[in-house]
Parts: sequence; structure tokens; C-alpha cells
Amino acid sequence: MDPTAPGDEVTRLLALPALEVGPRLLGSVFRVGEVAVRLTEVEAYHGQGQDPGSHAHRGQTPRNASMFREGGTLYVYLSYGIHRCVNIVCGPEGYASGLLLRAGEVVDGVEVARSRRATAKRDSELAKGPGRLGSALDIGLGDDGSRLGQGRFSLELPGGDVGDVVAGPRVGVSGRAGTDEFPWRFTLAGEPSVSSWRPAVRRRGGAAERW
DNA sequence: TAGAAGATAGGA
DNA sequence: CCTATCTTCTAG
Repeated sequence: MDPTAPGDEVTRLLALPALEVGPRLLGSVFRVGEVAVRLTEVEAYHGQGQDPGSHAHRGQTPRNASMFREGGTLYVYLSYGIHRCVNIVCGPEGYASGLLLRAGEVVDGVEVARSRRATAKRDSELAKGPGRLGSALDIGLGDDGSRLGQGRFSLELPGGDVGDVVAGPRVGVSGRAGTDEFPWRFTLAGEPSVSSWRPAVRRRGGAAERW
């Protein structure tokens, strides 16, 4: 097997922990069937008790089982009962780190993406945010556990320079894990498709802090 | 067994 | 600012 083949390069990269993969994944093209996005924003989640913000922090459950598979697996979950969000799992089996695909620029299949995202006023909003990205790419819970490079899913790493990468606190993550103590959100500078930062939701007025 | 909180988005 | 919407996890 040719070790310089593109497919192997992706495999080698995704064998690393999400913290290392995150910045290097920006500018990649993630394709799901006829629609493709160029990733402009990702967030790293680290498992194994090292990241209080991760779904895998408290160990394996039926929902997060895909995160414990090997790098290149997709972890899809339902967010707020409505949105389907996608992660690319990183690291060896059992490591449970992943990258939430938070935003991208639609670079192919724009018409299809528009039809799926009728409320988007501009094309830069088609995949601006993890729920929107999942919608534009027609990701479903049935895609949980799929593998990159199989079926409708593929990933192509950027060919050249992607510009400046910015690291900062993650979006909507509660507690310490959402502060710049964990600067694990990576964005491409100056991209209109990058979502706005927002603190964790807190409906019941305050309290309930268990960290 | 119940109940709150959640890696969000859209509309008033 | 408020609400839709529903699964998962944790406490009791």
C-alpha cells in the first residue's frame, strides 16, 4: 500500500488526539453525498476524564459509544432535541476524543444545501453552526457510527496554506470547560461562515452548578 | 421513576 | 428575550 496515498494521510492524522488534529483539519473539504463543505470551525473534545465538557467525560454510554471507536468514525448526536450534530472521532479505539464540526463554507451542491436550509439568508449561513451544518449535509442519527471514506462520507485535507487559525474557548459549553482554560475551538480567521461565540445556556436563573 | 440540563436555532 | 423539542443521565 502506498504510504503517501491521500487516504492514508487522513488515516494517520485521525489517529492523533483531537487537540492536535483540530487546527490541521481546518480548510479540509468534508463531503456527504452531493454536498461538500470546507471546514472553517471545529471544536475538540477530549475524553478519558480530561475534558469535563465532553460527552465521553463520564465514560461510555449508549449515546456516545461511537466516540470510543477508532479515528475516522463519525459520532452523530441529537442536540436540544432538534439538531443533528456531527463529530469526527480522533485517536485510537477507546481514546474517545473527537472534533465537533461547527461550521463550514458550502463548496459544492449549493442549490441542494439551500433547499435544505430555506431560512438561510446568505450562503455563508448555510452551514454556520453545528446544527445548520448537519442540516445542510442531511446528516441523520442513522449516520452515527459511519466511517469516513465509506458510503456518502469523505474527507480531503487542504492542499496548501489555509491562512490564520484562531484558538479560543468553546461555544455553549458550561462551567470551567467553556472557558479559555480549554481553548479548544479552532476557526479560520476572517471567514463569514464561522459562528458567533455564545456562553452556555442557563435557563433556570442561575444555580445548578455541579462542577 | 422523574426531572433537569443540554456541544442549538429561529423568531418576536 | 423566549421557546421548540426530546434524549440522556443522575439523583432519589
